[in-house]
Amino acid sequence: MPQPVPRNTRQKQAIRDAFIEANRPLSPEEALAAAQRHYETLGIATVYRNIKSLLAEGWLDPVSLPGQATRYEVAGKAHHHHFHCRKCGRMFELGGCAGTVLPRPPKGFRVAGHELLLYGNCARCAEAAPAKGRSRTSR
Amino acid sequence: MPQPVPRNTRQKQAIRDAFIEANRPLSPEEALAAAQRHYETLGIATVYRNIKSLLAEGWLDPVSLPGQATRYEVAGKAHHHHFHCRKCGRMFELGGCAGTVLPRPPKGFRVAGHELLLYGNCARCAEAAPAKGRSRTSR
DNA sequence: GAGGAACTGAAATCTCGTTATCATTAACCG
DNA sequence: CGGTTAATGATAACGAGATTTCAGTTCCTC
Repeated sequence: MPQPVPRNTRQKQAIRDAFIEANRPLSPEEALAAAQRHYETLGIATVYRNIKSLLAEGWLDPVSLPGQATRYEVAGKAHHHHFHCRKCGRMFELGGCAGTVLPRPPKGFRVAGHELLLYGNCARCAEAAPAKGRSRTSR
Repeated sequence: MPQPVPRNTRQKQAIRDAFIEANRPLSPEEALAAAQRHYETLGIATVYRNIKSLLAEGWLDPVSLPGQATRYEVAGKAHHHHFHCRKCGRMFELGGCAGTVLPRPPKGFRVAGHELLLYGNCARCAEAAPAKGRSRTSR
């Protein structure tokens, strides 16, 4: 059975563009919203299908964070970490991993890698919220 | 409407004991298995209910890690991080956060905290697996 | 002990992210 | 262009974790 011949659809291109322009990890829902600015009638099923194939072809990498839907970002970037805004929920990319000294694990443990997540408020949300406390501003 | 008067049931005590003895974050399923060694007929619903109330009374803290069900650990410990074994799936506690230098976020971002997760193989699993490569030993 | 409310256990139900279905549309080859 | 067939979009279905339901049990006070 021959492999299906892949096609270049406007939808897939819109999804690629969404990720490129965002320059940060997007959830499927975020990707839908962003890609719909390129192709209005795009459906969520198509986003999931294309994310899947873009993962398979190594164009996207998964970025998972606790308690949230998995996000995806354009693959091939250098090792880096992320920032999660607890207000708007968006995830941002942080430059490098420079100088991160890791705690040492118990004896016999083999460390294969690590993930670091900073959280707080992004610039936009930090500005909106006065500062201090737990930011009870609007809720 | 008066608050319900809480009771000390064998089940709740079994669940507390499970967390104390484990000394590492447990998922509800893990907590069930561990607590059933104290009280055999314990059901999963009871575990969820008691985890919820132990969280409410501040006896447990949630520990979430990407792509996994939320775990819980006894509250009140000093700031620390965790190690996730990719083989047996268990989560371990790492001592301190000493010397962890964080990447600096973009301008205007307000950092409220961070989470660091090391992953690889725990001592038991590392021993079982020869070493090297992606440990394709038994699967 | 006895009464009554809180708690439990098993199963049904809910949630929500993701996948499958299927009729319709549109890429791409000639 | 025209045919074929992969891809799409709306929606139903799924799955795993978490919660609710409810009859039966057990903790606790008097």
